[in-house]
Amino acid sequence: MARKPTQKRAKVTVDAIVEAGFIAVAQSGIHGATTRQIADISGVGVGSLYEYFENKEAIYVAMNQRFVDDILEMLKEFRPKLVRVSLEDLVTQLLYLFRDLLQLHNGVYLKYFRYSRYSPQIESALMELAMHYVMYNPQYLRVQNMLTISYICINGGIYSVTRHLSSPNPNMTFDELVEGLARMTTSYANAELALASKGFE
Amino acid sequence: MARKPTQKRAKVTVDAIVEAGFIAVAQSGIHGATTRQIADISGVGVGSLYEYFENKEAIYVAMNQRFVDDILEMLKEFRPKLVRVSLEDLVTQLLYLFRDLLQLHNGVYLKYFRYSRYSPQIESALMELAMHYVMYNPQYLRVQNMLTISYICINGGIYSVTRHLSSPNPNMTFDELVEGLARMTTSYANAELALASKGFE
Amino acid sequence: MARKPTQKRAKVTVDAIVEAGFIAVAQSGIHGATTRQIADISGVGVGSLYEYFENKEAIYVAMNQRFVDDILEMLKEFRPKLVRVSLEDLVTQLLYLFRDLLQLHNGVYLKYFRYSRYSPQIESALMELAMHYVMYNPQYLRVQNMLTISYICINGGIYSVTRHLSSPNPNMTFDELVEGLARMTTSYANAELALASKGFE
Amino acid sequence: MARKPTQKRAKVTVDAIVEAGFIAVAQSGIHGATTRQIADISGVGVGSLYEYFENKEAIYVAMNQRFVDDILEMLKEFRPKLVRVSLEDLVTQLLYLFRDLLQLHNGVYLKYFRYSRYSPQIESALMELAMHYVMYNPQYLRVQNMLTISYICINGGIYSVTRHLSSPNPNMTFDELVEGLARMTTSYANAELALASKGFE
DNA sequence: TATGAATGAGAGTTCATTCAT
DNA sequence: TATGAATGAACTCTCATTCAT
Repeated sequence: MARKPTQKRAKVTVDAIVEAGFIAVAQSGIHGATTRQIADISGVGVGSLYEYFENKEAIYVAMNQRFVDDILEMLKEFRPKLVRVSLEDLVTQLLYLFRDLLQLHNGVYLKYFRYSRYSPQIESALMELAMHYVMYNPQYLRVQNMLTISYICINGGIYSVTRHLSSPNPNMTFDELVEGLARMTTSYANAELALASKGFE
Repeated sequence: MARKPTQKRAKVTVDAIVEAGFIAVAQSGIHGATTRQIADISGVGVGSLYEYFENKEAIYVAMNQRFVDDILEMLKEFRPKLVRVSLEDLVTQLLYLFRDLLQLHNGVYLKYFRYSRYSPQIESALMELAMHYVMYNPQYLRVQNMLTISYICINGGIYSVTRHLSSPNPNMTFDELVEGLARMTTSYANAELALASKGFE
Repeated sequence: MARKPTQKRAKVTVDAIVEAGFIAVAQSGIHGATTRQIADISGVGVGSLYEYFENKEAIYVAMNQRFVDDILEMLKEFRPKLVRVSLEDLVTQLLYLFRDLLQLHNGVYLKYFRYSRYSPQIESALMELAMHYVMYNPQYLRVQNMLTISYICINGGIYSVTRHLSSPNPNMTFDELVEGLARMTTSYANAELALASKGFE
Repeated sequence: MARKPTQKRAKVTVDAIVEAGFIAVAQSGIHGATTRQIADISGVGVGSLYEYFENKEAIYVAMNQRFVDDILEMLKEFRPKLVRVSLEDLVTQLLYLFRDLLQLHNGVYLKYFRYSRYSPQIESALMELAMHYVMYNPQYLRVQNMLTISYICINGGIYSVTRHLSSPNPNMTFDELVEGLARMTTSYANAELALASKGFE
C-alpha cells in the first residue's frame, strides 16, 4: 500500500521515482516505459515503487502533477511582469519561458508533454492569466469574444511550439515561429479591438 | 503471411478489419486496442487478421492510410472552390469540412486522430493548398513569412478544432471557434499585408 | 475425409503431395514444415491435402512408407548379388547403394532420414538380408552371436554413413569411411569365426 | 530479460527449470515440449522462466550444456583408468558408464539424447580420449587410419547403445551388445595392427 | 523499510483443420 | 472434385503487481 512520504528520506525517494518516470517516458514512450525501467533508473527496487505509489498509474499522475506544478510555478513567477508588458511581449516572453521549461532536464518534459495530452489545469491557468492581463489593460474589455481569442491563441501557441520543438528539421527557426505567433495574436486582438470600437461608436 | 485480397469477399473482410481497428482504437486507445478486440469487432477470427495483415502494426498502417486518403480526398474535392473564395471563407469552409470528416462513423476518426500524431502527409497537403490559394490571390505574395503564417494557422486551426470537438463541455460553440479562427487568420494576414505594403512604399 | 486414390489422376496428386512433403521437410525440418508449405510446393490447395490424407500426420506416414519402400526395393534388387559376393564387398556395395538413395532428389531423403528415426522395417529387412547371406555362406553359421554382430554392424554402418553425409566438413572421405566399415565388419566376423572354430575343436 | 541468479534461491529455481526441461522433452519431444509444461513441471510460474532465461531456446541451450558437462565429467573421472586398461575393457567400461548416465533421473537423459543430435563437444572429447589411449599404448600408433577407426567405433558404439536402450523389446541383452561392441573394436584394431605390422616388415 | 524473485493474466502470433463455394 | 478464406486453440513471451525475506 502506498504511504504518504512524511519523512525527508521518503520525499527524496518519491522525487527520484517521479524523475525516473520522466526519463523512462522520454526513452520509451508513455506505453513503452515499464515499472522495472523506472525502478532501475531511480535506483530503487521494483517493490519499493509500490511503497510510495498505489500503482504505475499513480506514478504517472504524480508526474503530471509535477509537470503542472512546474508550469504553474513558472506562470506565478511571471505574474508580476504582467502589469507593464505589451501584448506582443506577453506572448513572446511566455512562449520562450514555455520553451525553456520543456527543454529542462535534457528535454524530458518536451517528450513527456507530447505523450500526455495537456492538462486542463494548464489551460485554466493560462486563461486566467489572460483574464488578468485584460484587467490590467482594460481596453481589451471591449472585445466581445475574449474567451475564444484566448482559447485559440493559447492552444495554437502551445501546440505550434511543442510541434516545432519536436520536429527534427523544422522549416523555420524558433524565433520566427514566436515572432509569428506574437504578431498573430496582436494583430488579431487589435483587429477585434478596432471592430469593437467601431461597433461602440 | 499476409496475402493480397484478390477476391471480392476478401476485400470486404479487409475493410471490416480496418473499420474495426478505428472502433477499437476509439474505445481503448492506440495502445490499449488488442488484436482480439479488433477481431471481435470486425466479426472475424483472430487468425483472419493475419491472413490479410503481416501483423498488428500493418493494420495501423492501413488505418492511417485510409484516414490520410480520406483527408486528401476531401481536400481534392475542395480544390475547385479555392479560386473564388475569400480567405475568411476558405478557413471557415475547410474547418467545417474537417469537422464533418472527424465526426464520420460515430466520431471514430476524431478519437483516432487524437491518438495518431497527425501525418506529415496531411500537413504537406494543407501547406500546398495554402500555396495554391496564394497563387490565385497574388496580393499575398508580398507577405514575407507566408510559410510561418501558414504553419501557425494550419496547426493552430487543426489543433483547436480537434481539442474543441473532444471536449465534453466546451466553453464556446463550435461556430464561435470557427469564426474566431477565420477572423484571426484574416486579421493576421491583412496585418502582414499592410506591413508589407508599407515597407514596399 | 481422406479417400482412397482409385483414379489415376488422384494417384498423381497423392504422389505430388508426398514429394512436396519431403521437400518441405528438407527445407524446414520435420516440425518446421507446414501444411501450407506442402500445399504450395505440391501445387494443390491446402484443402485438397485433406481430400487425400486424414491429417498432416498421415502425410508423414505416407512419406515414411515411401521411403521404406524405396529402401526395400533397393534391397530387393540387390538380393541376387548376395550369392556370389564377399563379406567385404557386401558391406561396401550396400553402403554405396544406401548413399546413392539418400542423395536422390537433391538429398531430400538424407535430410528426411535425419529427422525420422529410422524404421524398424528397414532394420528387419537388413537383418533378414544378413541372415540370407549367412545361409549362402554357411561357415558363418558357426558364429554364435550373429544377431549381435549384424545389429552392431548394421546400426553402426547406417548411422556413421548418415552422419558423415550430413557433416559439412567431415574429417575423412566417404570412401575411407566405407572402407573402414567394410574392414571392421570383416575383421570382426573373421575373428568371431576363428574363435568359433577354436571352440569347435 | 534474463538475469544472473545471484542468490541461492535463484540457483535452485534455475536448476528446477533445467530439470523440468529434461522431463518435458522426455514426455513430449523437443518440439512438443512447451514453456507452460516446463513451468508446471518445475513448479514455477511461466514468468519465472523468463527471469532466468532469455527465451525457450536458452533453456534448451542450458539443458544441452548440462548434459554435455555431465558427459565430460564422466569422461574426466574415467581418465585415470585409461593407463592400465586393455582396449576391450576400455570400450566395455565406457559403454557401461555411458548407459548409467543415460539412465540417470528416470531415463530422461536417454530420451533427451535421442532428440538432441549429439553434440560435437562429446564427439571431440571421445576422440581425444581415444588419442590419449593410443599415446599410452603406442603399438596402435602404427595403425594408419586411427581417425576413421575411432570415428566408426565411437559413433557406432554410441548409436547402438542408445538405440538398444530405447528399444522396448530388444533382441539381445545389453551385456551381449556391449560384449559385441568391445570385441568388434578389439578385433578390428588388432586386424589393422596386424596389417600395419605386415606392411611394416 | 526495502527488496527482487515469483507470479499469471493477457498480449501478439501461428497453423492444422474445416467448410462454403 | 478442388479450393482457400476463415477459424481458434495453443503457442511464446511480457510486465504490473505481490509478498516472503
